[in-house]
Amino acid sequence: MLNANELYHVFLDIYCKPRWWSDDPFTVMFQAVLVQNTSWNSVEKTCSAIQNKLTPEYISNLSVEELEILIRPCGFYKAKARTIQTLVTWFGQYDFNSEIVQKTLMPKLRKELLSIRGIGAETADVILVYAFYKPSFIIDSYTRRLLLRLGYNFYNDAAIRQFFETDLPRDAQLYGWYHWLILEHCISFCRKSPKCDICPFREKCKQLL
DNA sequence: AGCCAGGGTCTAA
DNA sequence: TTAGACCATGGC
Repeated sequence: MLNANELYHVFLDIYCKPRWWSDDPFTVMFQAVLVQNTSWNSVEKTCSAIQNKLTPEYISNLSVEELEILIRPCGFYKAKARTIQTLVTWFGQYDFNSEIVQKTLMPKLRKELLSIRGIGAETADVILVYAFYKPSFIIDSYTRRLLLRLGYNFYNDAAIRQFFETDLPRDAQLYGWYHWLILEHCISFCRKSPKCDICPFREKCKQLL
């Protein structure tokens, strides 16, 4: 069985260099909520409708109804609209460059995010990693499914987290790239071509697709 | 036609 | 503490 570090390098070797979600923290937060239990396609539809106006200012000036209409294609639009409005307000109340915020808020950032209704563990970790560069390994259904296919049987997410967070340097960039590689593997390759030649795990994956 | 999509909340036992 | 219902829309 490969450890988390070895697994990472397998992916790094067979897929191209992973990309980052977005360099804009607000874009990460907005899209992380929209994509919950929804296809990426729908998120893109909404985002392309907004074009270059995806800013906290623009979103916060929309009424709930306007926001709901905007994000409707992503499903669960009432709940998500409320979450996004809370998130915008939350985001706007801090100056993230100030030292005091860095010292007092950052250490409890995960708890803070989890306290927002509509943000659970996965979304919080996505925001932590891709928007704030804080290492907290992202565990989503793809990660769980991948590990299952490879024959690991972890009891719960805590065990999965331990698997990733013990053998790897605690590095947000690495976590973000790793998560992206898993998506790359599951979505761009496995889903489209289950018998993908370049995948060293194709035999294991094939049985369980 | 029905199932899944990068989840999260609430409730009952 | 955990399993299951529920939330909503789009794509295949």
